[in-house]
Amino acid sequence: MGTDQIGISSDVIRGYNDTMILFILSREPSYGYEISKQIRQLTDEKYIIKETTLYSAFTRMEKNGYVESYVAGADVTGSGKKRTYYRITDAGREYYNEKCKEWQLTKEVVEHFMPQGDLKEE
Amino acid sequence: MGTDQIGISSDVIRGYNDTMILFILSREPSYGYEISKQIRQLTDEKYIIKETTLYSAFTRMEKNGYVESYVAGADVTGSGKKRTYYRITDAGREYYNEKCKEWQLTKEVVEHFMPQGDLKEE
DNA sequence: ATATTTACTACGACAGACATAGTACGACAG
DNA sequence: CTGTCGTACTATGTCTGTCGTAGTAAATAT
Repeated sequence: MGTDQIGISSDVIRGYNDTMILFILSREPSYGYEISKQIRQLTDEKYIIKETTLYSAFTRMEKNGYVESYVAGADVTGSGKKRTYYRITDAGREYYNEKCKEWQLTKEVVEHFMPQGDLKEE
Repeated sequence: MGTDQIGISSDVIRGYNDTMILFILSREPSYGYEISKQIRQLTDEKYIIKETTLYSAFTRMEKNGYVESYVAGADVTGSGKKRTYYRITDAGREYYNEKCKEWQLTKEVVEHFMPQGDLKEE
């Protein structure tokens, strides 16, 4: 009833780790360590994702159907080397696109509270 | 040791409610209901802060020394009507300025993962 | 040989956001 | 004069993404 409010949750960035990961995966399937390196490189070391954050994002996103995992191992040296790769799904792409729109809105909102220039003391 | 990493926490936006409130308070001291209305208006109803979020931000920020409260009551109708006003402190201004810088960085980082255009399905 | 890098998993804690509910006063309608 | 609506909060508890800490184990470098 009434005007629909546009969906700006206040925990905006929290979920943006997922968005970053999905972006990397939209190029090609990848696995934890690789993704972490790519995030570091893409941001010129400005953002370094924590391992636990990364891996918990995987399980969450797989549960939500945004990614699919598959184990590719044993093909290199014949040993039991197991890497878990993740691949983005259509739902994941959709989610990513929504998040991008949300980000535009968020930016707009937040920047209403940030005119140029510092607040001067006194 | 090594290069200092610039402080991008991943819970970035969570704390931006505080920043928005501080911006409002940088204009003039105010109280809960007023601030909530101003946030609504400034953002064209795009962002409506939840009451509990707002008031818990007050107590947190007062504990952190970013705002000071004072009760101005009984002057309106003569009854025991108490309004708690908040005023920004110097520490609050400093915090706000830092948050603005952090925001610029965050924007830069996040947008590395958002080139123009949607991800197409398939 | 051993230290470092790679590649994870497990567990627990924290804190901001939010849902829900309740209090209390004033104005104004029916 | 009873009820609803707007104002102005307080209290309590839950949820969840993030992060600290720690441990495992194979692969590679020194």
